[in-house]
Amino acid sequence: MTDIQKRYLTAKRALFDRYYARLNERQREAVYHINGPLLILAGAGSGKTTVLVERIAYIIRYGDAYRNNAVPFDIGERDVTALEHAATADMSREELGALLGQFAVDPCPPWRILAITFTNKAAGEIKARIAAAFPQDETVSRDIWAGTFHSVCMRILRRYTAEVGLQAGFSVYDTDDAKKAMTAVLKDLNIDEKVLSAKSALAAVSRAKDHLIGPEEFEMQIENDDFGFVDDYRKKQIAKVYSAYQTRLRRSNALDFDDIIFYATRLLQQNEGICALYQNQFRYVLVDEYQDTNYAQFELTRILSQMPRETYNLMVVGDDDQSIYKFRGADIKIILGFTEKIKSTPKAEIIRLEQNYRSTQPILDAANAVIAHNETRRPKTLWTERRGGSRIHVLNPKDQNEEARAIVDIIQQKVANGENHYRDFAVLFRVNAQSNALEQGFARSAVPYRMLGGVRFSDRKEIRDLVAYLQVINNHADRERLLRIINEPRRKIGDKTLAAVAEIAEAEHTTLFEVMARADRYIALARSADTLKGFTALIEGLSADLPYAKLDEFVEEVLDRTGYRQMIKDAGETEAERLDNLEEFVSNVKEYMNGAEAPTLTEFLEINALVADVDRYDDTADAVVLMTIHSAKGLEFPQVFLPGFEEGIFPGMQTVMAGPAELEEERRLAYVAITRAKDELYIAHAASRMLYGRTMPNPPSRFLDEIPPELLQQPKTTKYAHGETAQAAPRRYGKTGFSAPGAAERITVGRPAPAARPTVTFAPGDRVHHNNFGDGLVLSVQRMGADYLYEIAFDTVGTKRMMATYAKLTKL
DNA sequence: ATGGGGCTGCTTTTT
DNA sequence: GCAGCCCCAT
Repeated sequence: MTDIQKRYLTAKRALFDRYYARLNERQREAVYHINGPLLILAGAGSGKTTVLVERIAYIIRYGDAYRNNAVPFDIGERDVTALEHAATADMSREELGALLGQFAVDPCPPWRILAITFTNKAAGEIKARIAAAFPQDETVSRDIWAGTFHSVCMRILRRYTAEVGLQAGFSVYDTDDAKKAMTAVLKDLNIDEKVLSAKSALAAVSRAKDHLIGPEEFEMQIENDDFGFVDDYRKKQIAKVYSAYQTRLRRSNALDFDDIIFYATRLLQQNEGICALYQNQFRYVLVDEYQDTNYAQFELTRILSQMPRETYNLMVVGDDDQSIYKFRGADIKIILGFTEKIKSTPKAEIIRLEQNYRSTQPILDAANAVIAHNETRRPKTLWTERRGGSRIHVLNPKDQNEEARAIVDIIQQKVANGENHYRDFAVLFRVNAQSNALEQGFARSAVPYRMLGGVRFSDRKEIRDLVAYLQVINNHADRERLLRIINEPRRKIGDKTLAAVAEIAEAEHTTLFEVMARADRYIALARSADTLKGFTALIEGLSADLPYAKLDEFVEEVLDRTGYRQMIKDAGETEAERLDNLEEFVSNVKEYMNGAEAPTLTEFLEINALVADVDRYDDTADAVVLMTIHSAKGLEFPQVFLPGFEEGIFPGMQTVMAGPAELEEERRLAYVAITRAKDELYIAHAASRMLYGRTMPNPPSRFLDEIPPELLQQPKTTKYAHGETAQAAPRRYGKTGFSAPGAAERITVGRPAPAARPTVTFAPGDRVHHNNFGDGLVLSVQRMGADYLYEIAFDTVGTKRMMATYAKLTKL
């Protein structure tokens, strides 16, 4: 290579580095590395999504520009000098980006890029950020294949429905439908639920599908104990159940969630022609949250990303330390074994993103220290350029109620002092059962809060019923949904009749609906033939009208003609909310119609099945948020509380019993919890706690012990002897149940406690002065225990609420 | 068919 | 502690 050529390449790379100056070196490396398999180990808060999006944009704009060593044959001294000058020239980012266009090598059209995520939210975010990166061309984000594993597989299955043995308009069963089907299967096979529960049978079936093992293979592989089945008899039972369950679903022209991945992957494995079609289409495959994948998903992405000559353009990004979904099938070995499992030329490479853009160093040190106790991981150490940051506050309340009070108090003080907004705070707990005490604590205070993870809209009975009607109209074979609505409202079709129908359907290998439609031909159904035929005629009538109606009007029609709306109206005033929910559903239908090119019932139902609730976390509302640690994954908050850091809760009793691998998963959960915090972290462990109706004296969590003491701001307390707490300051409780400053004092030991200044009481209408906020008008005064809460409208900074003890106020 | 009483069991969640 | 489920009585 000549000198000029070398200078050309150096100048080109310098220009790219300048264009991507906002990224750190590791991140840039990840963007430039586009050919061959790549594993990006992205620590918490390391800018993972940014890299994913920038890399996609880079592939579309520049192809393999950076790493390619090609030099134009006619390059001259003058060209190189011009490039070298450009690296320091005054240029906007857009100008620079356009200049880089000349280096493009095989830029890739968007429709040849596949980006897979786990949630619709994540897929939506990628699309939105791609759209923002190409403001002049909205086709880019439209054409990219960005979706969840399930939506991508559905796209394949929709196209090759017959090839996997389904008919158009097939149903997708959610967990609830699947459980109903499984319960029925167990009953059919005369298996006692106590011997084999529907829950564990479903879990076993789900694990089998995760490993791409169908019912036939399952039966054959029965000796291979890979799933931890205790005994052979149980395995044989499960084999029978699996097969019967699968048959039941097929006859319903239905799939469960696992089937979506299973059937799509199988199709690609077994049908070379179809497989080649997709392989030729996709030049680059990207997978997010790779630590949450299972074997089937690994295989799916491996196949789709395979290029000619044993090359894989597959980038996966994830963090083995944040693998917390083993219980739903995720297998940490997939990310840990990625480089060995993908045999490719060039070989798989690993890039680590360890610079954290979220937390203070003490928080990262604590997280690093805890996770370092795990054996099964790829070592990483998070660091930040952020300087300073306070130590981790440890709270040691007496019980779960005092824990809630302490948290509420701290939040109130910080907001009153103007240090934070309510929305800055998150309370993250291990188990939902903890939420009761916490919620009560918040409900009794003036602190606005939101609980995440209640009953979801789509889980409401009336919504499920309406969807079931629509499903049966769309797919008459759907047995689970048919059974759900056949007697809702009451149609006098009882269990005995249905059992007779089911028996005939079984004998004739047909569907319940078919048998019911021809009920008059069967002696066994003679008495109820009219009712049964009345029902099928109702459904068929609606189906016939479907092509001629607008979808939203059709749904209204369904509500009226089935008598469902009337049934709820008859139920009276108390059911008004359910009517509202049905209307809400209709407006969801309208919303879908607005966004769809050619709206159909089938497509609507499919989206409805695959999309849970629309963005349940709204971070604009100014309220403290309460949720499980699991649901907080991927989120961040300036102030984080972690209540229940106790043995028996976190790690939970069952986890400790289950073994070392489970304990490591629990530790990863602790790591996720700690790394949610940006500025301050509060860890609480109550001396005793009532959970599930039992009061337990819990020692502090081993995870707390794993944090070096110098990172902690401990309350003045010694070791616990069976839950006996050495309390520091005496507590006083106000009438409203607040522990005014008492609880907070314990967490500020080590720092001088806020001086108890004489409280001057002000009345609404008084003009006051505050050191930070200037002058203002007192709007209201509210007694809070031994203290007062002022609401003050400041002339310059707006209205603030503050506790009298902490507000440095003087009367004007 | 419906509702009340007693019993169990019970991390974590998205698709 | 409580929700959800089964069973039995009406």
